[in-house]
Amino acid sequence: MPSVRAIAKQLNLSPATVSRVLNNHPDVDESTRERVLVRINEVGYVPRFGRRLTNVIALAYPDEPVRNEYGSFEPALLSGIMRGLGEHHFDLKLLSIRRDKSPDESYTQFFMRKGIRGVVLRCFRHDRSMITSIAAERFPSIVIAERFDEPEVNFLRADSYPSSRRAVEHLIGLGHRRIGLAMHNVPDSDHADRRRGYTDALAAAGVAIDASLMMELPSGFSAGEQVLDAMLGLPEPVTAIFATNPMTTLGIMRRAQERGIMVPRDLSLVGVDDSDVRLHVWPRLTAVTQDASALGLEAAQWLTGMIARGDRDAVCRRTIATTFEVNGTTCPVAGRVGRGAVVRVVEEQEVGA
Amino acid sequence: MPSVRAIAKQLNLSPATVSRVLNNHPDVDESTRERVLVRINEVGYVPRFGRRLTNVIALAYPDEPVRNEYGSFEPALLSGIMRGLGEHHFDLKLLSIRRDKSPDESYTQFFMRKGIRGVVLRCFRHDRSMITSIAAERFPSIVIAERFDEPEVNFLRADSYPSSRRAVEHLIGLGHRRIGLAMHNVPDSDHADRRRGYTDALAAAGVAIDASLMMELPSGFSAGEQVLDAMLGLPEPVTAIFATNPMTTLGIMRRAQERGIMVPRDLSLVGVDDSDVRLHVWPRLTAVTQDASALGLEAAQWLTGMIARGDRDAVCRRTIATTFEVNGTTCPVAGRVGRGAVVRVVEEQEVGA
DNA sequence: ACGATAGGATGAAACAGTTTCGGGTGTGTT
DNA sequence: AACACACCCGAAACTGTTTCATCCTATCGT
Repeated sequence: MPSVRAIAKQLNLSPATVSRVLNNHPDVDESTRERVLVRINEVGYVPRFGRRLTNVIALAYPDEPVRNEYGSFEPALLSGIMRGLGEHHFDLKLLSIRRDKSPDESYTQFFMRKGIRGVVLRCFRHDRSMITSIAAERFPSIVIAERFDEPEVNFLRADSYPSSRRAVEHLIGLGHRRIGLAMHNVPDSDHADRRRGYTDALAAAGVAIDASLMMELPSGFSAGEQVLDAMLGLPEPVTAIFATNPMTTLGIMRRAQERGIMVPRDLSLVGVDDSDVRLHVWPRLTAVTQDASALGLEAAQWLTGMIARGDRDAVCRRTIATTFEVNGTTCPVAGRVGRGAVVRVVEEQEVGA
Repeated sequence: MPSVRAIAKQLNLSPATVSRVLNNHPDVDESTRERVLVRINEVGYVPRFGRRLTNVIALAYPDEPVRNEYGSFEPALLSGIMRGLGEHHFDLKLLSIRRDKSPDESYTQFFMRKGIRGVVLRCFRHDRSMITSIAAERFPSIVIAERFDEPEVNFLRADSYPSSRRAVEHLIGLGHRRIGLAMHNVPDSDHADRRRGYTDALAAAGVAIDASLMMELPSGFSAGEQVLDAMLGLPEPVTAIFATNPMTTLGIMRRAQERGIMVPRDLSLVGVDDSDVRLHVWPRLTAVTQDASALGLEAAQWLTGMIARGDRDAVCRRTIATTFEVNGTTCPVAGRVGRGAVVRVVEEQEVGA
């Protein structure tokens, strides 16, 4: 219902001025701009194309889109989102917020200027202020893979705490006591959960937590290589590592092979996988897995559904489960047992735990 | 200049009817539809948003977008495209043609309905009819990673013939004579080039070409595993493999490790890499590399530039070079030389070749 | 201090595309 | 023959954007 002309009339302005505000044209008075923006939010204006509403949502990245360091998470997510658009016939735009948004416009302005009705946000903890601002403006949005305490923020994430805890319990059950933790140094809630899974499992088993076994590094491949060297270079080296980041996990495996360290005989390794990379290495990786594609699918379905229903007050604070999958990179400490046997031991230990 | 109203006037129709054609509404006569479409193409109509032109291009996939099987090619490509949009301030939409396009509308109609000015096509040889149709309609488009003989088709690709030939010459120089070829069974020109590089290198060295050493399989990880088993199961097994597909290459490596076949001691392997996965395995992969990100960047720059200049007759038939990079997965046949020495041998052989 | 000039803010109008409503026209059915 | 229905299309209404002109204010020069 609310159109540019209707809003203009309500505020005793011309449609031209309202349009100028929407497109962030420079020559409009600051107080007028403010009045228009407030009004636009009150009446829930949505961008139109001619006489029909635009059916476009965006996948927005705070900085550079589709970064490689996140491994296969991004393509899997994207693929899921595309599948989730079909039902309500939406299209998808890709946006980089910091690159394209003018600093003096609001997020709502920016998104409307791009003609989108809602946005899937691919953000981390350090983009917190951006997220809360967008949510406060009440622009339809959902955050992927991050949890927020603010009730206005919609999110969809995978809870990796239970699987992470099971992963470390699995290692403990195999006799490991010196277990390293390799973390991403970006403090998102996913990694915090994995850390908690690690510390809780150790505490529950009565294993002392040694801060020198917990390393935080930037995400990326070389971080994994550094982790391995550091943890095996300790006075009392680790016998197992839990790596909470896919690329780091691969770095550890590569470096281990390079140094002739046999996984799992000399070192047990539990990683994290966003798609099916864990099956593409040898030995196949024992890993906490999250289905990035499912996250994208659900996020897109929820967002487009909420927009199509016109339900501006819909809330999504959903957490989907991760799984813990035992493959070939873990075995009893100092053990030389074949792989089949190892898995069987694992099962028993888990039932007992 | 040409607007819906202008076109309507020229054809003695109302703007409503022209709009209906553009949006593929059912209730318009077939002959009228045809007349409008012809006219639209003649005058070079472009979609507008209000009074300004839309600045959106699309990355279009014939089928499902961002498929995982292509490994890191898609995310790298996407990242490059996003960087290439900046100069002319375009946005990017993602489209799946077969999913969203109605069979009874033309490609131009479909793209205009989506509000895009141009399209980057991610296609293979078997999408040939689609490509040539789009080009024949003269909708601004560029095909990524595929070559076409039709002069209307714009493409940007990496020429992997020279690097592939060098790769096989490299293997021959190391003394290999039984060299397997693992190909993707989708007949795109890239793979044809790699095949030609293989056969030409063998022919030039006087090595007989053995059809039983050339396998074609669907792309994907398990194909690599099958290739390895098949080629080592031959009465006279291969001593080296050239794999023309990234995922297949990884499958071969994984299976080799699983079977305890030491690469490169027992088997030399040359692969193909779209990004930097070759450096994330051990041994680091000797590979033909193409920079998917650079392809995306250039394609986006060319397409947006051509649209911004209004140059509908621009032609892009550009081929960028690939490189051949010697890493750790190749060594002299039945040799046990260290890696440094191997590389030196390679250099000599190549100069001599 | 006065006039001139520049620039900011805004509206009217023109223009862009889409949809709704209703009127022809033809065909089929009773 | 009369009614009903489907198809096709135009007028009008409505959407957002831009251009041009206007009004007002501030600043500058003399």
